[in-house]
Amino acid sequence: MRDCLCASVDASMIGSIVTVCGWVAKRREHGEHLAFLDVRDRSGIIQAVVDGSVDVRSEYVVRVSGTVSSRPEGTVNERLATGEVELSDCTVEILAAAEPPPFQLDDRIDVDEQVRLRYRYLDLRRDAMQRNLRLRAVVNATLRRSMDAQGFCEVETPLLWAPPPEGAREFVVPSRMHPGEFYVLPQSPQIAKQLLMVGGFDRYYQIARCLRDEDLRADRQFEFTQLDLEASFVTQDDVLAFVSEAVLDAAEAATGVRPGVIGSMTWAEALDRYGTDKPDLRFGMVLQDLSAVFENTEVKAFSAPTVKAMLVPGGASFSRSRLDQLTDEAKSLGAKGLAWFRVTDEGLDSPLARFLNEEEALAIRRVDGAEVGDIVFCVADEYALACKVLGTLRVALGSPPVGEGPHHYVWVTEFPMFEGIDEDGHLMAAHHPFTMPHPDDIDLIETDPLKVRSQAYDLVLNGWELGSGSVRIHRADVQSRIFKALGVSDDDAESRFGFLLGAFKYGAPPHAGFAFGIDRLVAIFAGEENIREVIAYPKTQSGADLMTGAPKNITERQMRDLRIKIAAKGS
RNA sequence: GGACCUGUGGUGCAGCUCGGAGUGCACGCCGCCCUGUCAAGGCGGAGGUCGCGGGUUCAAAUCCCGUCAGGUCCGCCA
Repeated sequence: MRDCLCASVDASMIGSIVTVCGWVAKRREHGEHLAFLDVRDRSGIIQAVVDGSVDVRSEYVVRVSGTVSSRPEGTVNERLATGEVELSDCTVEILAAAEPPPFQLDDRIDVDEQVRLRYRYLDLRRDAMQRNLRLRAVVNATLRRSMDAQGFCEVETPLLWAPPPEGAREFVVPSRMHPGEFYVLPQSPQIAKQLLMVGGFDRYYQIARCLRDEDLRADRQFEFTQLDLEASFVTQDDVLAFVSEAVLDAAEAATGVRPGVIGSMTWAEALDRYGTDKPDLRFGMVLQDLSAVFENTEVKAFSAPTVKAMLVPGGASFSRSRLDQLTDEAKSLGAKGLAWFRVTDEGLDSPLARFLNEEEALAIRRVDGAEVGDIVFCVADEYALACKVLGTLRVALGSPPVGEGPHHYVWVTEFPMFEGIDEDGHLMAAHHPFTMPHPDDIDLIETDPLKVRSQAYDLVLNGWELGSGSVRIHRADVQSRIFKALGVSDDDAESRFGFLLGAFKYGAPPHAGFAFGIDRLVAIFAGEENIREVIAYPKTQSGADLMTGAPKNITERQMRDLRIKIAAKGS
């Protein structure tokens, strides 16, 4: 039907007659003797010249044949990739007429997302969406190639899975053949892939759709896609190497530049220096610890176990209302307040300045190489809270837009095994209950569980958590000690994880794995703040699909078949 | 469940503080003119439940209350 893509027409083809197909991007008519058509396909735009008028409008689908010609002198368009040539003396066949689109498909204005999503099929014609989805395809293909090259075997796992006894919120699918019983759509192939290890697939991967019925965010959709992998007879370092290789391959394919080796830091270090477990390393403003200076302070506001400080370059120009606003934000995060010190020619400018003794003032004056014009923020509180509050402010004040700056990957390792206590007074697993404790800490499980580090790790890129993984427990004795710490009885364990534990009785190899979000990775490659921009048909924040109208009612007949009734509201 | 922002011809905006005729701008659309444009140009034209409902007022796009939709975030979520 066509000879080539629009943007592939070039000077080497001058003189030949070619046919292209595409949409009319623009028509410029000059009376009844001359008209220009910009014909657009997935590759780009070529100008077609028609001797006479043509009865086509924007977005008509056309098949255009013409002679490739160099443009007359003075009419070359520098801004167009094909701007030196054109198709002349064209005949135009209309393949499909089109009504004017509800919004303009050029990128001159940002159209409201509601409108874009309602007409997503038109939005997808836009250059930006074409680029994003094609970038995603390149990333997918590269990841597959990389995993294959590393000896991994792609295995697909079910979408219809068994409901876990007390799982997090899952999408539920009613069974017609077993009325009253349900499947769930898996949050991840976690159990399935561990069973593949028992099954002897010692290097598994999959580009897997995961489903979570939780509230949506800029970086979260109900459905998202992960590169999921698991391997047997490997250490944590092996897994980090597999994933690093795949991610660096993808980065190279997407950006043209292969990033350097991905560094790592421990979870404790991330919290101490960046106040978060997903540090954005594109900028400084590293948290400083002034606890020692204020250990015996007279200043009431600083009488706390920990005093953390952070320097904001140029921050002395913050207005009082801006500082009040930041103080409110700190308080909403649980801090008692936010101390600030403007560094000026005359010394520290702050409501608290006159309470500081000489040593304390000097310490603040010298935080992180402070210079005149900077500001120092301090939070005095429990250690974890002080870190978290300043870490949040650090991102709010310093973080560049997602698409800016270098891509800074970092592994965060040695996550704590347990975090906090649930309503029943039991410890909660930080990652999941099959995570292997750090070998040096195994004997702390019973004596000091909150100090136990795990062999769980995250991959972080520019402050976004890309994914996480762990070395799994494959030994029954370690597993039962963890269950005990979590308050999971033998019976509980049997009913909740029975078939997994059962499988492990038949020879479970030591194994470890990882999964990371492809949507987030591609969004960052594409410089997009929102993963909707790299998903063909995303949902809105309220979980609606504006194009199809989902979710919707089903018919009475379907309800009857499934033996489902809708309870009255409030019942 | 909560906080904040947004909603005005097909699209993007201004108008809203301080109430006074659906007022304005750009793009698109329709018609006519135009033989080298490329954000084509010129002339003319059509197109509105100011998200929806209620209230205040002589009078509401504008003020108040509620509600719906979209967004960002908290809670939730690895």
